[in-house]
Amino acid sequence: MNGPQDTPDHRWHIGAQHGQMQKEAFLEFLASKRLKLTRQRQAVVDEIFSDSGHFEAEELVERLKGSRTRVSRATVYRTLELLRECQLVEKLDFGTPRSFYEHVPPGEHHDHLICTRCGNVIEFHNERLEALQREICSNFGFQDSHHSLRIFGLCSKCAQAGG
Amino acid sequence: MNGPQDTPDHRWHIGAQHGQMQKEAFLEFLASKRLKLTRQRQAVVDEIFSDSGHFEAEELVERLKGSRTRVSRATVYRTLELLRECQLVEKLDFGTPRSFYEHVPPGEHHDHLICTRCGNVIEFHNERLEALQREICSNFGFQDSHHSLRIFGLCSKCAQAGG
DNA sequence: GACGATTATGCGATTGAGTCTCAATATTAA
DNA sequence: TTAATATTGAGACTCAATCGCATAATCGTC
Repeated sequence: MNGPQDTPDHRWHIGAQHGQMQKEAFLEFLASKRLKLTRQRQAVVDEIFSDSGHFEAEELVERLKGSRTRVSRATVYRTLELLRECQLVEKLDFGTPRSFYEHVPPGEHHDHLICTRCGNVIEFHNERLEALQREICSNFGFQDSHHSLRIFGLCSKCAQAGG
Repeated sequence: MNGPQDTPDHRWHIGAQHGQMQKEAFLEFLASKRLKLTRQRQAVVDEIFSDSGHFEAEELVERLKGSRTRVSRATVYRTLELLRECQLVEKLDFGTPRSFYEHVPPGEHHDHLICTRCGNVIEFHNERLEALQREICSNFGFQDSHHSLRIFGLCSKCAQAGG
C-alpha cells in the first residue's frame, strides 16, 4: 500500500507486490545487526528496488535528490555497503573509474558482456557455466562465495559498424 | 654499461633465453607506434618479465628503486599501460583499492580464485570454460576481446580453518 | 507518549590511487 | 652530429570514496 501507514510494517512508499520480500529480507538483516530502519535507508532501498539495471553510486545520489527524503552521499555509500552485505546488491567493476551497483534478487545471478565501444552492458545467465565453475572450485577445494565473469569486446551493433 | 653490448639488439640486462621473444614483441610494438626504447622502459620490462605472478603498481615502483635505473611512478604507470596495449600485461581487479597487474605470455590466459580471507590467489585455466564463453558470445553476436572470471571465496586451507 | 541508550546522518575534510602538465632530457633516423 | 620527436620526472591535480564528529533520529521500555 502506498497510502496511510497504519502499522509499523507498512512504511514503504512504493507499490507493494514487487520486491516486498526483499525489503523484508533487508529488514531482517537490519534487525539481526541491531541497525535502525531510517527514512534515508528506506529511500535508498525504494529507489534501487523500483528500477532494475546497473547504476553508479553518484547517479543514485542524484536520483535521490528528487525524492521526498534527502539522503547524503555518505549515507548512500553506507547503505549500498549494507545492501551488499546482505547480498541484495552487487558491486560491479566495468573498468571505468566509478563502480557500478545493481540490485540482485536473492538466488539470482548473471554475468556481463561489456561493449568497450558504446558502453552497453548485456546481462546473461548460463547454467552450464555455473556448473563448470562449481566443478572447478571443487577441484581446488575452493569454497565459492561469489563470482564475476566479465567479457569485454564489441556488441553486435558496434562490431557491424566496423570493429 | 653492464655487460657487452655490441649491437643495438642486445641491450637487455637479464638472462637472454626466457622471455626474449616477448621482449621482441614489445620492441616491435614500440617500433610500430614510433615509440622509443628508453632505459626506463627496459628496466620496467626486465623487472616484470623476471618474475611471474601478480603485483601492484606501487610494488613495482618500489622494486625498481633497487634497480640501476631510476624509474618514476608516472613512468611505471605509463609503461604498464603500453604493455597492456600490446597484450603482454593484464590489469586485474581483485576488489582491493589498488589494481594488480600480471605478466601474460602471448596466447596464454588464466582466471583467478581469490581467497577473501588470506588474500591468496590461485590461477587456473580451463579450456571447456573458454569454449563455453566463445559459444555464449557467439549467441549474442558479441565480439570477445578479452574476459575475466574471478571467483571469490575461501581457499582450501582457510575453509578448513573454519569458514 | 515520553525517555534514554544507542545508532544514524550530514557536512566538510581527508585519503589515496592514478593522471596530467611542462620544462628539461633522451632517443632515433638521417 | 644534428634535428625532429618522443620521454621523463616532480609535483600539482583529480575525483571516487571514506572518515570524524557534532547533531538528530530510532526504538525498546516504562
